[in-house]
Amino acid sequence: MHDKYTPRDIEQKHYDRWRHLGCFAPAGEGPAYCIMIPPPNVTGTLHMGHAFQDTIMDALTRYHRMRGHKTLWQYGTDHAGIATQMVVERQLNAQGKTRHDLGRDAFEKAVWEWKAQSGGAISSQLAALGGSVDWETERFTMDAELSSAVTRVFVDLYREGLIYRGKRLVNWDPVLLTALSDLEVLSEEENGHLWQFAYPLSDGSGEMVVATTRPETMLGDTAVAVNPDDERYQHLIGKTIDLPLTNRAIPVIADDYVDPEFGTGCVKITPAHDFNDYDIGQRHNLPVINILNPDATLNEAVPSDFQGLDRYDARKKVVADFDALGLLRGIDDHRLMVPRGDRSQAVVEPYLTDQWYVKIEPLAKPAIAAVKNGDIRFVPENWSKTYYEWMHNIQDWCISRQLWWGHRIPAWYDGDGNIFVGNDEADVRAHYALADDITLERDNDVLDTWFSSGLWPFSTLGWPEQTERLATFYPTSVLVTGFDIIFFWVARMIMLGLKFAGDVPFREVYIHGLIRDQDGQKMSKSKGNVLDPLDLINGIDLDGLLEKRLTGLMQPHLAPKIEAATRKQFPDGIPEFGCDALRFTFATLATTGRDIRFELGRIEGNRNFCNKLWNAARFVRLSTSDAVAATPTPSTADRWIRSRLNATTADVHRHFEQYRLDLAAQALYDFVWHAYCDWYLELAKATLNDEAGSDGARAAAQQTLVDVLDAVLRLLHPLMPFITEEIWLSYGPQANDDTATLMTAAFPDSEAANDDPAAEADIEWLQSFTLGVRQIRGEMDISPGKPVPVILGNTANDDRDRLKRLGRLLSRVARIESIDEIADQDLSMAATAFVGELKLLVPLAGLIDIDAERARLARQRDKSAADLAKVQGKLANDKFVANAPADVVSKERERLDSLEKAVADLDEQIARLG
RNA sequence: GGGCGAUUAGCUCAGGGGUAGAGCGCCACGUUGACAUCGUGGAGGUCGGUGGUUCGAAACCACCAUCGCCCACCA
Repeated sequence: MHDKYTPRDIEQKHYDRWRHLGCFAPAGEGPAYCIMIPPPNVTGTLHMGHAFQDTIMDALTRYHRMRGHKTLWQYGTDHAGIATQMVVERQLNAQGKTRHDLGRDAFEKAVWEWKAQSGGAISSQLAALGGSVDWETERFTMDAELSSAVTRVFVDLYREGLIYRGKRLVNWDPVLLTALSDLEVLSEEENGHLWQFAYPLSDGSGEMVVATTRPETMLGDTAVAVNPDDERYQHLIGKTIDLPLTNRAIPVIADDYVDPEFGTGCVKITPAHDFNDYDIGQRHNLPVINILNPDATLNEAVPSDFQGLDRYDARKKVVADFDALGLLRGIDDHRLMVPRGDRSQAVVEPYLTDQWYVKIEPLAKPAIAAVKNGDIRFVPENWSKTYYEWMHNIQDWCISRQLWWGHRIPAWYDGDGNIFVGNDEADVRAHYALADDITLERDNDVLDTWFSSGLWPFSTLGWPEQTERLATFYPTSVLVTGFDIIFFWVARMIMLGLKFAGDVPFREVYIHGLIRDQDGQKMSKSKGNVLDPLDLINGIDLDGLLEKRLTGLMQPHLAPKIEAATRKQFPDGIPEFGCDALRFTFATLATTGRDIRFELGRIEGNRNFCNKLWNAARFVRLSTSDAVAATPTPSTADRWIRSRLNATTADVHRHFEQYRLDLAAQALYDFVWHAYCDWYLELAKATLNDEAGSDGARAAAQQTLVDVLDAVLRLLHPLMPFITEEIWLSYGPQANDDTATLMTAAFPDSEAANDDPAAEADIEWLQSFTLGVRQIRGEMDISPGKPVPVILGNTANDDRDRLKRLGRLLSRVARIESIDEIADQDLSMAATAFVGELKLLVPLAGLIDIDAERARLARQRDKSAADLAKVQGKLANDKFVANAPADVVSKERERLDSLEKAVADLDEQIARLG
């Protein structure tokens, strides 16, 4: 061990060694424990959210591995259809090419090449984070085995009637030129207008005024609807209007959907370009006139002077034409929800196309039941409500995408458009008994990425083969993920897992919060507030950080603002904190809330904690290098720290089982810093350096120092794998064992035999005594090194007994010169402190600042008096005495006693000071 | 419109029917042989508001306020 804690010297070497030793593969003899990594985008990099999530998964994995479970953290990546295709297309665009220049096969090849080139980034980042995934069984959603699982599921669902192809309105992205599922469309309120158009009645008897936010769609109107009960329009139902700008007459129909209160109570109906209108059209057998091309320009179904116009240009022209015709009745500002594609940000069009759908209700029912009956448990529990909310309103899932990158749909068409679904063309021909001379053409579309992600928990384990891995690890133990993909991913895994793997995909779903910046803002490139986990581990100078944040900005005009904010927040860049500090920080942030603010102060504090542990370990090494050869005789302090350790161990187990890594981290931080370092190390020093002490006591202290350190390292290892391994390998038998590693050492269990309430009470007494002396010392400006005499008042037999047993230790720790019970001097010149009722007096004739001491005592007195008043009030209340539990009442009585004495003692002491 | 969550010390957050907590920050003191990435002491809160349940509420319930998130077809 070096004198100084420098994370970069100790981290990566251990990771390489673990890999070399094969520690990441499932090995334990115990029950299986498995976590599936939510597969990151293969061409992406890990951001803070990933690092946070990976830390949680790794901590859980390491915890169970150390407990001897047969533990698998399944790693792999996702092909991420649209996202990846966009990245590669952007690269092509930069070279002045499009994917169409390459053609489908060459484009796919280019994506595979990009994957090979960039796919390693995530792996090395995960390694830098200490992630103990099983590298040997890494999977990719487009691997041959996983792809054949996808095909198998598609074919089975199709043959069971749960997948169908249909012409319907879908969410169409006119930039990416593909259909999207409902989930991939994000609607936001934007400023727009509400136009009022007059539609003349065909019989010349007047006009109907309709309101619309989308004027251009009137070219596809096939009806005007009113509410059947709306008396204003009763007489018009069944008549027709002459649709301006077109040569069409369209009917006036009645439908409950229309709200008579809104606008004029007349609604234009465009079945081809609005989901509601489509439904109304179906109900009334209206024609469906599609007026758009796939890129949202107007097609040949509209008058020639509109053909080829972009939808927004067409909008302007429609409005202008209405105005020219004298049919424009008004333009109002209007807030409306605008649907945009989550990837392209393009305004999505409802568009009539042939797509593939999963009939979802038969799959959703058992998936709802699985959560309801407890087969799957959400943690925290309330997320199950979100899950139910969506599952009860779930719509059929559009799974086809007009992309080139992804799993191609296993459907073939003959010349007549008949559909044949099968594992491959040969399977199709066999299954449908098709003659050899029939030519088949394969569907061009690929599947939604989430279709393959939904199979992840079993496809990675070998399904549909009944492999040993599948039998061992399915259902997996827990899914660790963010609430943002409960619908996208969690729900679909549950549905598909139940359907195809015959059981739930995981027993528990641990939903964690989303990492935000110190101001609660989402971290994003365009906001310029992104932190790279690796920069927190390794540190980065200001220039490097600026370069990262400012290059490749989509909106370069934001650069000056981002630069200024970055310079202000990180004037000296980011210092090196190390992986362990980052992980420990993530653990402390893993609370039950939904948003998590990441502040540099937290990680700095935890880096200091690493340093503390490091130095404590150095101290242990130094003080145990010369082993005292004697039979250990454990002291009260030894028994105390073991008892505290035992309680901490139990806490850590409980917190891990309940996914409260924040509490586990806090319990360990508190024990290591405030019990072990602050107190036990000081007590041990007193014992080891006490020339009058026994060898047995020294041997016991040495033993305890090492034993507790050893346990602490094990307990901390799941959260801080590197520093614990480094320290652990530096002493004891494992130091000389080339194959030893803390990774597979046993995680401590708490044992009732180690509980020692008597020792805890003794040391608590010693601590209060010491605290009292320190308070006096601190307030009276007495130098910490100067031993002080202490005179006792109100001494009880317990105190005398403890003084006899612990007095020597106490004197050394608290630097007390002498302890006397008899006051044979003038105590008015003394500072006072209380240990319960025991009164400590430090005579300080000539040294004491009377005013300061009086003020200090008065503060204490006031506080005690206030507490006393409360307790008196309680005990004076008959109902309290009658109804409160007996132990609460007696506790209050005891408190009353001691507070009364404390106030009296303080009054007396204040009086004595004059 | 429906659903969910938050409101506790200057900041970031734990906690939870019976004495209000941590980290960071702040003030004072300190070169005590593990650690100044430290030590010792200290200041700082009527736990968003109102009402209810209870012997007792910061905690449980209702309502309100403020903030945030998710879902939803009002032209």
